[in-house]
Amino acid sequence: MVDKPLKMKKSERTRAAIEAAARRLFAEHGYERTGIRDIAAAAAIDPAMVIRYFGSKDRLFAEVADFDLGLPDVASIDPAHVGRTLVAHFLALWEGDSANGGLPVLLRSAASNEFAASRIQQLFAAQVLPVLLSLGPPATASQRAGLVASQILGLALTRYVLALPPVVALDRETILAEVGATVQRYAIGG
Amino acid sequence: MVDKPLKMKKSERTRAAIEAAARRLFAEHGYERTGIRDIAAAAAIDPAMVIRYFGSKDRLFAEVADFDLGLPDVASIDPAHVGRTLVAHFLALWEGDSANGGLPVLLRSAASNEFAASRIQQLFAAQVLPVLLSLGPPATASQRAGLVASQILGLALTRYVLALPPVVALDRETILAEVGATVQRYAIGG
DNA sequence: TCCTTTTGTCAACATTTGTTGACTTTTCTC
DNA sequence: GAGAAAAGTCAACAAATGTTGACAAAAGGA
Repeated sequence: MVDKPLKMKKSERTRAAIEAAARRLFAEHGYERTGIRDIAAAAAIDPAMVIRYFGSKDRLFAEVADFDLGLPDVASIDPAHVGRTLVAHFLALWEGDSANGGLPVLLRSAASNEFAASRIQQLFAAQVLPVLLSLGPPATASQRAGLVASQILGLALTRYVLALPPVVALDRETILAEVGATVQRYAIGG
Repeated sequence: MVDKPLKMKKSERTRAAIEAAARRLFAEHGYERTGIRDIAAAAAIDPAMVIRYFGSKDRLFAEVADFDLGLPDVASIDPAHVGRTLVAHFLALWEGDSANGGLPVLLRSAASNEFAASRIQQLFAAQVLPVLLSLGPPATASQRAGLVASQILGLALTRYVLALPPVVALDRETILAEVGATVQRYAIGG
């Protein structure tokens, strides 16, 4: 046990299975409506294992909700297209089936889960706000970040959580153009 | 029992008390986190009465969620200020402590409650879309409604549900100007 | 006052929830 | 193969959930 085996240990495989199932179910039904037994069933394991591996439902949720927006570096963004760039990035974040699917998880539960809500707040404060700082008067950065958040999270809410038909029907290019223009205006400042 | 008494019957007063308590708690904690016993305690009555008066938790929620946006008539809106007008109306709808506080209730639960989600969809399809129909090409009305919904609901989500500090900090006039301009552009069509 | 209807109280139900501990099976090392 | 550690199984717990029915108090009409 001094050296880690090259092949993934069985325990890590089940741990990953639990995490994947949890991510999917939390993102689909939210925190309250997803039970330990549901997650266990989806991962084809015993409910007790979920607790054994993650301690509690809260800790499992926290683990799944802990991720990174992975925004491009401030310097590498063309200030003339921040809006479009940001929107494109978030679109990829929502539609990617990667392990980074934490954003759907968060937004689905944030309305009735304080932890998820404060996590979203942290994400925007720590990762979006810095990008906006250099794009306009620093004094208004917080206000600009708020407006950007209202539009980006609104798009995510209506398209991926509520799935309002008119918003779901929007094609990628329209979103990039229309919403991109809005975010651009918010980001630069009026 | 042929005629209704002029004064409110005692039963109607408790019924109203339950409804008020339910509205407040549903709006504050969402559907799943609000228990029948919580509502009963807030209304200072017995939990069984909640069921007696409303049949079930679902039906009570449906009752509380049944309301009207009360948008101004299409004809009475100045097309040059639709955006500002709409935003102002929704702001009032959110901040008003009136009996029409159904909108916070809906949005707080919509993420994990299918009924609430489809109710929101109905509201926009039946009340917002008609307003936009005459403001631009009818063929794009649905798309414009989707964009408007993404911004308005996004504002509501971040300001009243998630309470993101930068969005909460926005003063009324800034919101009317900035978000109003966005909604205006969406509503008219690009 | 008597009787009926309304309004409210109480205890209990079945189910589901997250979580735990005792136990067995598998896996790996010596 | 023996023994130890890890991984998995099973049954049960306490608490909370929505809901129900039997019963008591109050109100209103005759």
